[in-house]
Amino acid sequence: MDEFKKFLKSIVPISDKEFADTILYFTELNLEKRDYFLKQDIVCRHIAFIVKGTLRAYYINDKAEETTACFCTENNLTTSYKSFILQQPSTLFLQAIEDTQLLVIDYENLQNLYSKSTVWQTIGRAFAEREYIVMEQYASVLNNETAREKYLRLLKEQPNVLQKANVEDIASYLGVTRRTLSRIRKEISK
Amino acid sequence: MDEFKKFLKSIVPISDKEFADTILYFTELNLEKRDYFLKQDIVCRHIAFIVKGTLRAYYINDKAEETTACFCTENNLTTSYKSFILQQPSTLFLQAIEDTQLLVIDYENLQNLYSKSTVWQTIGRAFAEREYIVMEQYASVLNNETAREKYLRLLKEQPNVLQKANVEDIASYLGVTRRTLSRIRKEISK
DNA sequence: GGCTCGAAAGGACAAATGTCCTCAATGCTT
DNA sequence: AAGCATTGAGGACATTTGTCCTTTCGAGCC
Repeated sequence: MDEFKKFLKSIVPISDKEFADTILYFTELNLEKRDYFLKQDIVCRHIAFIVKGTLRAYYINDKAEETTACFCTENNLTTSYKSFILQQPSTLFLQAIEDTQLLVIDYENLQNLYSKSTVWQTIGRAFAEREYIVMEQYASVLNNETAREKYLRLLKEQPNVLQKANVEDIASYLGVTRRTLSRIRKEISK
Repeated sequence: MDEFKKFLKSIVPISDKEFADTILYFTELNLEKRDYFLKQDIVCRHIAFIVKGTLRAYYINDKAEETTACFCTENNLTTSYKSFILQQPSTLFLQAIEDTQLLVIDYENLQNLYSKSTVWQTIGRAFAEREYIVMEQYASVLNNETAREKYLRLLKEQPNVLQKANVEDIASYLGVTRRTLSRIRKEISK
């Protein structure tokens, strides 16, 4: 809970009072390994703060290939933001790759908060802008980094993910086949 | 001007009166071919609506390689949104690839509009959310489409760009070398 | 212990892409 | 018009990555 407060404050200045008012709108949710927080074609009705655990966000494209978009780790938010904003069916799957504990708010409650005050409008915009920046960063990585560089970044920034996720998932995150991941690992171990 | 009104209305419901109030904050700017609207390391202080013309948004990464992020075409906005939001130096270049006419608003004026009313807060959030979705779409394309598919999409959605941009720029947009673009074109022409 | 199963590593060859280069076409300058 | 620079197409070969397959290792089970 403390971590969540810290996280919110990092997005936008918020008083303890405002945080206390906010937290009332959130509920706890526990997922077991392999449980889904969201599936493709379902409208995403929630945004969640990850208290503990890891989720994998992935697409399945029209050639039935799986692409891992990201691994969502502790003390971050997870949602299919696009599906949530538009209240349209999600293209993303969000699956726990280990037992996971979440703090969840649903669409109606967030809209309520937005309509309550200018402060909440500001938080909403700051949040959208923040999500934009995360996504731009992601696109920049996709554009500029090789699979090898992405692997090294993962090793540096989310080393636990390399333990928790399987080879298939990591390879699809890097945008290469398992065979190439195997070659990358061999190269790096030298 | 009419096109700009149509564009704004497509983002968020806005009355003619509100539009009239808004447009006062915008100024006209003309660029010649090869002029820069923004350069790397400069803080982006403007958002612009493209009345006429085309801009190329590109990065130069630490290996001195150029990557074209997108081609910004008529009746769309252009900015380095990240740099604009954070008021930090831009990683993007925005260069006109033909003579271009813009409607520009600067950071202070937009903040003024935001602080004026809840309506403007809502517009600000809606705009950030919209930018997010565009960026997510872009990331999804990067993840799921081959260079050949991206070329076909460009051909379908922005065919003029293929006339206006040179081979180098298009190849860097597709994420391949000129040689591969040449092969793609040959393949498609059959 | 021996067995089976699933996951990861890696061998062999094919396909795709990059590098380096040449050539042809076009437009600009003098 | 001739000369020059810029741009795009594509040949030849090297490198990278993918496909398909076999092998190895370890966990769980009888």
